Amino acid sequence: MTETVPLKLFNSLTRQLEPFQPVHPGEARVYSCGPTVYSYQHIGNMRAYVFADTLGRTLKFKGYALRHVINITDVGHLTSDADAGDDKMEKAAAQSGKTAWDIAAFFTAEFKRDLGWLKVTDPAKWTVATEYVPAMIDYAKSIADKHCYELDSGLYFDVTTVPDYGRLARAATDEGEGRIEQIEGKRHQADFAIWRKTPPGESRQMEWDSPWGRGAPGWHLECSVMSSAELGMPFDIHTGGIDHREIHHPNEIAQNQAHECSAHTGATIWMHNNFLKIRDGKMSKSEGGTVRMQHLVDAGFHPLAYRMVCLQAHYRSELEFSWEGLQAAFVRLKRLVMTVSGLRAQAEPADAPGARLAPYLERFEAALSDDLNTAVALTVLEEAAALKKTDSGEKLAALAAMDRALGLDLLTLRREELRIRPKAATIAEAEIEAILTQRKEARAAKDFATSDALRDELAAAGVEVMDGDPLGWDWKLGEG
RNA sequence: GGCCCGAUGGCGGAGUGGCUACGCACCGGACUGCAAAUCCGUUUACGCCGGUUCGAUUCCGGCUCGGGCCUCCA
Repeated sequence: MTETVPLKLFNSLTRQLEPFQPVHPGEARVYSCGPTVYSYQHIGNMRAYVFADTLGRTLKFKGYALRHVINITDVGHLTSDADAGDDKMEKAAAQSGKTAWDIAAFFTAEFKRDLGWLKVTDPAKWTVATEYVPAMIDYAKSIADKHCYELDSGLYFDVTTVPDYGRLARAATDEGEGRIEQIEGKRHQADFAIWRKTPPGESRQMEWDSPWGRGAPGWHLECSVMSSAELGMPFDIHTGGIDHREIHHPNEIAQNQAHECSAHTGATIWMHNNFLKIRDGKMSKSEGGTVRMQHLVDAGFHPLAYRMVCLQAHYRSELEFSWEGLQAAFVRLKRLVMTVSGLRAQAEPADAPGARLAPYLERFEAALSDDLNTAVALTVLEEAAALKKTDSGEKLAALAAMDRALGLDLLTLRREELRIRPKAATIAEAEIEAILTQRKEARAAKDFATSDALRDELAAAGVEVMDGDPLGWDWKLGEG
């Protein structure tokens, strides 16, 4: 083993790059804030999980044993009949007599399907919030006396009882006008709910008895409880969207400090991915401004093209989504898959990459070790793939090692799997093949007028004929 | 109103105090009956105004524009 560069990660706590130093030697324990499953996740949400997965894969690439936990927030604020939201699925579910539990199960399944499409590795543990409510109540009991106070609406956390509140957010904890309506009796504006009592006369579909009355846990509580239960305190890395840096995570930190009676924030490194911006007009029309993985697939794009979109950018940069950009990433993925397929036709992956590829692996690792610079890592992978006069087996071994970190599935993905039937397609595959057979005959007879007419016919049906491609034809891509 | 962040070629997006990634598109070439696909090659940039410096896209200040958070949004 050669000496390798240490992994450096950007810690939101210090706003600096820091070397990764695990709490438990050789092991990396990571907690990722998961979705609230009351609606579909859009592609922006999915960026967070591609990021968390890339982090996990990088840790494994660096030789750490990974223990990753992602939570599913299946308890929230859904009251019995109000607050149905404007999500069609939710309405439909409500109309068909489904419960909040059914809705949560439905959207959890949808979410996990999208993760599978994106080759996001299953975490060691999915923590489901409702399964931890008793633990949350115990947790709340343990901090109630010293850190909390009770109001009519619930149990609140006093943020002045822990050191350095809001350090992560770099924001003033108090002062300011604030547009938010104050909750009657709160001691400080930043104080937050640990337990929310069900208002008198109302009932929730999801509610539990507690020392502070019947109700539901505060959102921030669950992540502290589940992370400490599954990973122990302190653990290594906590990930989430950048929006969580301001409120959710500072509150989580406050709870951790209260519970552990320590100034430690609970996780050594807090990492936040930036947002995906969607401003394309056409796109915004669908589903009230959100685009989901399903929409990409419906338009004929392979889900991994979206992973490619994410990987091309740094996780801390805002990323602009457009169909044109998705198309570009898809073409890039396709060419890479074809290159690898060519290599696989020639050789089996070697046991080791060999000396010729070593510098590329080094550069690849250096890029990832530099706060997950996947954009550069990707170009190194492509350079290695394009190397001339190199043993195919060794090259495959190198590409396999790199792809284990990037997760593009390059060694198993086949060209034909990238041909996704668009939802709007009107012609059947068998019909296409039949026309192509006719065209082949016409070409053999040098009847190019007929052959071109058949090609035009297919083009009109959204099918592109490609004589030089092993597949022979592909769908023309549309926009969502 | 408060706090935070960003501005790179046609699009997306890395990165750096001087040697200007990468992908897609474009253009040229190979291949093809012609295309397409594929392969090879090439062109185009660092928001505006000052400052520091031998030299700034990169550092500092101001401006303009854009974005985020302050409500259980990744």
